[in-house]
Amino acid sequence: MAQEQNLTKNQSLVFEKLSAADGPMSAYDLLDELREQGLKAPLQIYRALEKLQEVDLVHRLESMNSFVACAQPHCHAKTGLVAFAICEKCGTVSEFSDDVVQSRLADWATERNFTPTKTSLEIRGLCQGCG
Amino acid sequence: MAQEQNLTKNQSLVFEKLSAADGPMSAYDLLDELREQGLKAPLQIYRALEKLQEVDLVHRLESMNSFVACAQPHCHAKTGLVAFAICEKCGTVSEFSDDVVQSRLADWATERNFTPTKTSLEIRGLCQGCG
DNA sequence: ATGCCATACGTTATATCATAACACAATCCA
DNA sequence: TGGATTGTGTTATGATATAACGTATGGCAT
Ligand SMILES: [Zn+2]
Ligand SMILES: [Zn+2]
Ligand SMILES: [Zn+2]
Ligand SMILES: [Zn+2]
Repeated sequence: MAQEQNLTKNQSLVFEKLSAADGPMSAYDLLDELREQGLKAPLQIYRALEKLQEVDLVHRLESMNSFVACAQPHCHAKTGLVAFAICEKCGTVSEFSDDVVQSRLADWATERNFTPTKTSLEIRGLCQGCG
Repeated sequence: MAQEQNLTKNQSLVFEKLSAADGPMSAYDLLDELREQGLKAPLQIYRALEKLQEVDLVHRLESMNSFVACAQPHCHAKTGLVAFAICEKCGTVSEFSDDVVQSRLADWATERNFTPTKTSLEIRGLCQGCG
């Protein structure tokens, strides 16, 4: 919980809005909802998101240009790899990790002298309720 | 090779340009290079790319909004899951697949009644030469 | 052959996502 | 106390992607 304490005003606004949301939001979604709190420009959102991603409170969903609050804060030191299942009908996002997948990918990288910095793993499909 | 035969003119132009490239290209990169062949609008590129992705001749790299020709055409019926390692310095993209990762993700989905339609797995980092 | 359907094409306009560049303020700490 | 770092506010611009419209083509059933 330490990290939340250190957030600046804009970072807190963005993080709280994203945490309260029931699904992913785009940067412009966030901007629209934070105008009444005084935010006016996309950069204010993007800069906050950038910082929030650095401290693993927020993840970017590459396949849909949007962002979610982390579902398991403070566990990323252990997990390293984070995966998402994204329902294309209802928008629900499930965050999970898998040690076997992670070590398998680590092996692939090691064998080829590839130095990973960030991995994104996103499964699009239909969730239980929508399938 | 059957698939290449069936391509329309625009689809062939895009596919050949992408195959000849030594790395990923954005839709607008492609448009710039295909103007002399008569292409004029982004939609012409995007529509060709859409079709090429459907037949697995081209992959979209979600984490960088760009596209690559498939490195192992006609194997995707077997592999299903395709992964990419992307060098952030030199831009080299390595396409690979891994049965263990694939089955592990399939298990995750099965257990949760999640029906996958498309999975993207992209490892950013530094390749052997750039590390 | 005619009518119908599915697919591709061409074009203009617009929507959506993201960053450059600059000036200023707050904070940390040598 | 002064330099470095980080965050902020603002304007402008760049980059990526799709909507909406009309047309053309080819397959194929009547
Ligand atoms: Zn997380
Ligand atoms: Zn759903
Ligand atoms: Zn491929
Ligand atoms: Zn490299």
